[in-house]
Amino acid sequence: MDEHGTCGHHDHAHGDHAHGHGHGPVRTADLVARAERLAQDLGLQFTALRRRTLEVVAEEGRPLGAYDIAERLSAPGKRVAAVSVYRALDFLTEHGLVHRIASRNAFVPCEHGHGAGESAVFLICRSCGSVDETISAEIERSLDRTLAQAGFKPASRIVEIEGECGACQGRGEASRTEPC
Amino acid sequence: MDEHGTCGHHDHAHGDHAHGHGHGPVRTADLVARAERLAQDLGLQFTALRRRTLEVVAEEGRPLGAYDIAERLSAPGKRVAAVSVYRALDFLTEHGLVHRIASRNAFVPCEHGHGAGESAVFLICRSCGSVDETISAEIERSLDRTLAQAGFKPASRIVEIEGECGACQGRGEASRTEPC
DNA sequence: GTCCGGCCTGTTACAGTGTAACGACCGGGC
DNA sequence: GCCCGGTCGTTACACTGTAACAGGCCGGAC
Ligand SMILES: [Zn+2]
Ligand SMILES: [Zn+2]
Ligand SMILES: [Zn+2]
Ligand SMILES: [Zn+2]
Repeated sequence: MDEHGTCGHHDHAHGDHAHGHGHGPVRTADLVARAERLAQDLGLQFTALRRRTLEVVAEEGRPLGAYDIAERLSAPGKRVAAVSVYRALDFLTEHGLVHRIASRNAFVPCEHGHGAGESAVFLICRSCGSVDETISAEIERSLDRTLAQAGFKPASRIVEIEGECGACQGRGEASRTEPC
Repeated sequence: MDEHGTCGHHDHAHGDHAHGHGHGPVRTADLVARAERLAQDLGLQFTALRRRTLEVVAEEGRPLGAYDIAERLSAPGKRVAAVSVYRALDFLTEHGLVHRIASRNAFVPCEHGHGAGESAVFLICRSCGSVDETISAEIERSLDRTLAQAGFKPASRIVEIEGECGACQGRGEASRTEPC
């Protein structure tokens, strides 16, 4: 829980330090700002626990389990129970700040701020464990067509592709476990 | 496990009795035959446990959890442990006889016998719990394009849509819990 | 001020999901 | 006979998720 201490945490708001593992187009500060705006607009409470949970998920370069998050949030003498993390994650996922990766039982920060209707495609690398979130209007359209044809009224969509990311393909197949 | 007896089970092999709620084109006998052929061709063992597991999954009209399957396979004095079911399910999923529904931690019989490359789209009804498996070349294509563009080499795909099936839309929204 | 009600969090307990490890059994190949 | 691979039974355990209850906090009603 302190092995990420080398990069400085979150007190000074500089722009684009790549955070080492390089996955990080997710700017933690941006995500937090988005959450604060959202809470402001909708009259919701962006509490300290929710904020810290969002930060932990955003800092990590790979999907994190709820218990992992709880561990990172805990300090000697002040442990955070997983159930609290689940509640915070409920809030964050409901408002599109983090996404749940169903095939991994884990959570990633949202990289897009897509509208409610837009659903994401998650590219999960088996080698490095990184998850990339992309949006494709084309996939959306073909899905809609197929669903309409089947007379099915969609409420939520899950599209998760497992495979090998571009970086890992270049780099000796399934050699490394680190995301780049 | 006998409350579905009204539809006649699987002894006469006629083609398209729609099974009422329409989810049930999975003919258990067909699936078992397919498994036996597959085992024959590849030199695999389609054991009694694997067969019974496949049958249980195929008979049910909705996704079944591994522990549910274990329960159905158990008899007084002869209980089947969940871990055994998991191993059987590993075999069955590896060879495309059943599919895992990641968002439900549950398993459904394959309704198609699609080739290895083809991935399925699962339509999961929130009202009745039924799962319909469809294949769309169009979705496949748009996915392939998006993946190629991202430089991502896919290995397996998960597409699960939650919503309301056609039958349940006609029938008073989220009223019934039974698939027809 | 006090009371009340909503919301969030801490805590405990528990159910559900999945895997590791070991041993036994059974099938062929030698 | 022996060995070897695959399957299965059994135990134990880790991980994931939720229910239920209690306490704190805060803003509004009175
Ligand atoms: Zn997103
Ligand atoms: Zn990778
Ligand atoms: Zn299938
Ligand atoms: Zn339905």
